[in-house]
Amino acid sequence: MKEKIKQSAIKLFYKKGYFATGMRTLANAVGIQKASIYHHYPSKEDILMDIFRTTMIDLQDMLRTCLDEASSTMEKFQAAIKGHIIFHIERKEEVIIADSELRGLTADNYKEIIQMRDDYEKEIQRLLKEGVVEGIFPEMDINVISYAILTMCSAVPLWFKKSGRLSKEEVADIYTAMILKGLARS
Amino acid sequence: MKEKIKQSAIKLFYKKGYFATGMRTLANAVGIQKASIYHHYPSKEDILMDIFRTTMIDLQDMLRTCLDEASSTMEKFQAAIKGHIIFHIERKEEVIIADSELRGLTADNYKEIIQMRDDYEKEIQRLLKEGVVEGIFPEMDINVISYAILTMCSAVPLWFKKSGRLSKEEVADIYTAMILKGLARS
DNA sequence: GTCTATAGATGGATAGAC
DNA sequence: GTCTATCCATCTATAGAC
Repeated sequence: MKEKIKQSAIKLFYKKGYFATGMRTLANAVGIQKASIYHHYPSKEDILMDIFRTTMIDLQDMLRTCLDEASSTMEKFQAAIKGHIIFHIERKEEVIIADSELRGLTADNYKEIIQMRDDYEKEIQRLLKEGVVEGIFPEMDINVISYAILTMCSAVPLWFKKSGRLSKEEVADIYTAMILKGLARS
Repeated sequence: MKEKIKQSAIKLFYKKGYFATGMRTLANAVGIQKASIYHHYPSKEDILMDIFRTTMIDLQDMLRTCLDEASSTMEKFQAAIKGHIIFHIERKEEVIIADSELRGLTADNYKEIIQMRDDYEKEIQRLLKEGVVEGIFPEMDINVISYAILTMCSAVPLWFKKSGRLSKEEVADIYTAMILKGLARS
C-alpha cells in the first residue's frame, strides 16, 4: 500500500506539481481516505523525499553499473551518457519531479539530495578529467562542459515521446555522437 | 504599483514557486494588503501570465534583433545561441519561472504560451535547416539537435553564478564553441 | 490498517468603507 | 487606490472509533 501511495504520488506530482497536489487528491487516486495516508507516511514532505531518495539512489546505481561494465575511459564516458539519457526517459516522471520540486524540501532534506546530486556530477567530471589526462579529450573547462552535457541529457524527457519517430536508444546515440564530436581533439 | 507587484511576484515565484506563494506573502513583500493586489490584477494567474508574456515577448525580440544584425547563416546562428544564453542569464528569475510554472496556467493561457515557445523553437530549427542546405552543417536530425541545443542553453541560469569565475560572455563563448564543433562537417 | 470527524491554519477572492 | 472584514473552500495533520 505504501508503494501504491508512492506510485500515485509520482503521477500526480509530475502532472500537477507537488504544491498543487492535495492529500485529498492523492488519497482519491489511491482509493483510500486522506487520513489513511498518514499511517504510511508521517507527512506529505516524506512522500516527496521518498521519491527523491529512490530516484537518486537508482541513478547512482545505474552509473556505477555502466562504469563497472566498461573498460576504457572513452567507453565509460559513452556508457555514462547513454545510461543517463535512457534512465531519464524510462524514469521520466520521477526525474522531472527530482529536477523541479527541490523547493518542496526543508533544509535537512534539501542538503541530503543536493549532496547526492553533487556526487553524481563529480563522477562525470572525474571521467572528463581522466579523458583530458589520457589525451582523448582536449583541454576544456570541465565544470562548464559537464553542466552543458548533464543539463541537455536530463532535459530529454521534457520533449521525448515514447510513441515517436525515434527509440530511446536512437536518441541516446544522436546525443552521444554530438557530444563526442563537440569534445573531440581538433 | 502594478510593476512593483510584478517584480515582487517574479522574486517570490522564482524562490518559492507559484503554488507555494500565497497572495498574503506577495502583498507583504510589496508592502500592501492582499485585497489591494486585486485592484491591479483580476487573479493570481493573471500575474503569472503577465510574467510569462513579458518574458516570451522579450525573448522573441532579442532573437529578432540578433538575426537582423547578422548577415550569414553562420553568423545568425552564432548570434542566436549567444543571445539566448545571455538573455537566460540576465533574466534568470523570469526564464526559470517560464520553464517551471507552465502547470499554473489554465488551458487558454497555456496554449498561448506554448504557441510562442513553438514559434521560437521553429526559428532555431529554420536556421539549422538553412545551414544544412548551404552545406555549412552536415545532415542531422534537426528536431533532436535543436532540443539538445535549446535545453542546454536554457539551463545555464540553473548553475551560473554572477560572482563566479566566468562572465556570461565567456560562458556563451564556451557553449557556442562546443555546439559548433559538435555540428561541424567531418 | 482504514475509517469518520474535525482541528486550526491558510488558500484565493469579494464587499464595501474611506 | 488602499484599507478592514469576511466568505467559503481547501490545506496538512490529528484524534479516536472500529
